[in-house]
Amino acid sequence: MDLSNNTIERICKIFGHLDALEKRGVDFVSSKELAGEIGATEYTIRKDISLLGGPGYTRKGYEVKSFKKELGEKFLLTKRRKACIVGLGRLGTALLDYENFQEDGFEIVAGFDCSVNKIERIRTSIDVFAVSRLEEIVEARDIELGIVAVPAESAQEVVDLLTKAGVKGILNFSPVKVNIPTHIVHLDMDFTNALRFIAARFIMKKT
Amino acid sequence: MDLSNNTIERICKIFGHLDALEKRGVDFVSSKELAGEIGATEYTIRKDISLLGGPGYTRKGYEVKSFKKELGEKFLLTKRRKACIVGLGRLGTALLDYENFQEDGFEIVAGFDCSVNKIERIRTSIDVFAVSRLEEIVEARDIELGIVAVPAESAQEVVDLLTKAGVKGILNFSPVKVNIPTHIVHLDMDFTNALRFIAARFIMKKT
DNA sequence: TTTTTTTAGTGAATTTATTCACAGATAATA
DNA sequence: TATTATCTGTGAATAAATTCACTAAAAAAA
Ligand SMILES: NC(=O)c1ccc[n+]([C@@H]2O[C@H](COP(=O)([O-])OP(=O)(O)OC[C@H]3O[C@@H](n4cnc5c(N)ncnc54)[C@H](O)[C@@H]3O)[C@@H](O)[C@H]2O)c1
Ligand SMILES: NC(=O)c1ccc[n+]([C@@H]2O[C@H](COP(=O)([O-])OP(=O)(O)OC[C@H]3O[C@@H](n4cnc5c(N)ncnc54)[C@H](O)[C@@H]3O)[C@@H](O)[C@H]2O)c1
Repeated sequence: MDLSNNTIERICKIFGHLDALEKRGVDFVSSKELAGEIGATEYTIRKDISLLGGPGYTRKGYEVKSFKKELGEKFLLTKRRKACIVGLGRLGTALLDYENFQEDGFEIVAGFDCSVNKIERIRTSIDVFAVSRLEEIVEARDIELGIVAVPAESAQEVVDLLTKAGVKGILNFSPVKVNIPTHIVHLDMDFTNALRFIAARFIMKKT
Repeated sequence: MDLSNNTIERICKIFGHLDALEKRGVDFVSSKELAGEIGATEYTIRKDISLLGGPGYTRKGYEVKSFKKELGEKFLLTKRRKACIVGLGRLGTALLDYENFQEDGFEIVAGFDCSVNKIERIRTSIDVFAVSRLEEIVEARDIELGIVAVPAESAQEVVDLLTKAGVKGILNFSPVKVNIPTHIVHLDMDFTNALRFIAARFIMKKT
């Protein structure tokens, strides 16, 4: 299948919202409600969903449980995925113990840092290693995702390591553009850019 | 002016890249190079820039220094903006001491938490307060941006407080959809969703 | 000096994304 | 039971975003 990034992003949000609804014991949800929740129109949502063929029911909407299951299967979002965090500084250690990842199907199974001191001092239930063992551990533990939380100047180096180790996706928190081979899916989370975006919209706002 | 979100986002990235180039002492940059750096085509970049009327020079490109200055002025990105962080847990404290914000023109001038214990224990150069003083401090210090790093269940409450206090923008790190009045610019940073997006693209990728 | 190459700027063409409009279905209501 | 209101699904229309194609300018090379 061949969905646009916009559609994939919305689908992910829908999945998250279905999860919340399921936990709240809600049985059905309409495209209108989903739209409000994820910031889109009901038309767009229905188009998105129609691409996946999910069945909706007249005057009821979509059945939360089965729809979530369907999305989970189609996108393999129910498959538990293993991830590692590289760089166990302030941000990295916060991420290491972020329980939501676990709940949402992402298992942080290893942390890496170049500082042996740091590794010894960290108190966490997750295994932490010297970054020199990254390749070995990523392979041994079938890690698919790498989360980069090292300083900007080390980011490329770490990305290269992760690439070599064979991860399939990278989430980059360092505020630099890193070179990542196209066969690896990646996303940058740049907080400064987020603040700039907000500030720029103070002035230039389109609705 | 009335720019699309896509354009604004690219402009912010361009601004960031110009900043990096300036620090590296580079004088000119072409649309092609910018395009490669921020993940767009040279055509799109030129269209974006043409909307702002920035002058480019034949066979040289854009003059880094003056172009950055121009963008900074047009979008008020050079204006230093004051921000506060609400919720000084693992993520909040990491953000509190993130020096890049400072460098990039965002000044974290206050932190808030509901736990008095926590406030007393925190070691940072930034002033921290009980959340009950939020409104007072936001007004007194002219804080324009609120960064939300409290647990999901407190997010709406904190957003309401920030709204009441009169911030102009909110960056939300809690993984829930909060209700924010339309006159406030806001952006959600949902890490789980980011990982889901990456995972979904393992399967459904469009280029 | 002349030619070639590189680059911006921009209207037109194309592609992509969103929204509309309405048929079909069914639950709720009268 | 008949009617009304609500919801999906989808082709058509519209809108938006991107890409193309070409002009003009000027630096570099010949
Ligand atoms: N702190 C924040 O709130 C924050 C916010 C946004 C972005 N970031 C970005 O996230 C990254 C980490 O920020 P931080 O504040 O946690 O930094 P930090 O300095 O606290 O931690 C960085 C860690 O990376 C380790 N490291 C350095 N080079 C390494 C390498 N080659 N291999 C493995 N480990 C290595 C260091 O030993 C250190 O433990 C930075 O790129 C920063 O710009 C941080
Ligand atoms: N830890 C992470 O790496 C991470 C990653 C992504 C998202 N998040 C999100 O960021 C938020 C914070 O995460 P965390 O791990 O730092 O949590 P945390 O529990 O470590 O910290 C939350 C802090 O918020 C404070 N707080 C609670 N209610 C408050 C209120 N009404 N007003 C002011 N302060 C209040 C608490 O006292 C605590 O200090 C959560 O919503 C979490 O889902 C965290």
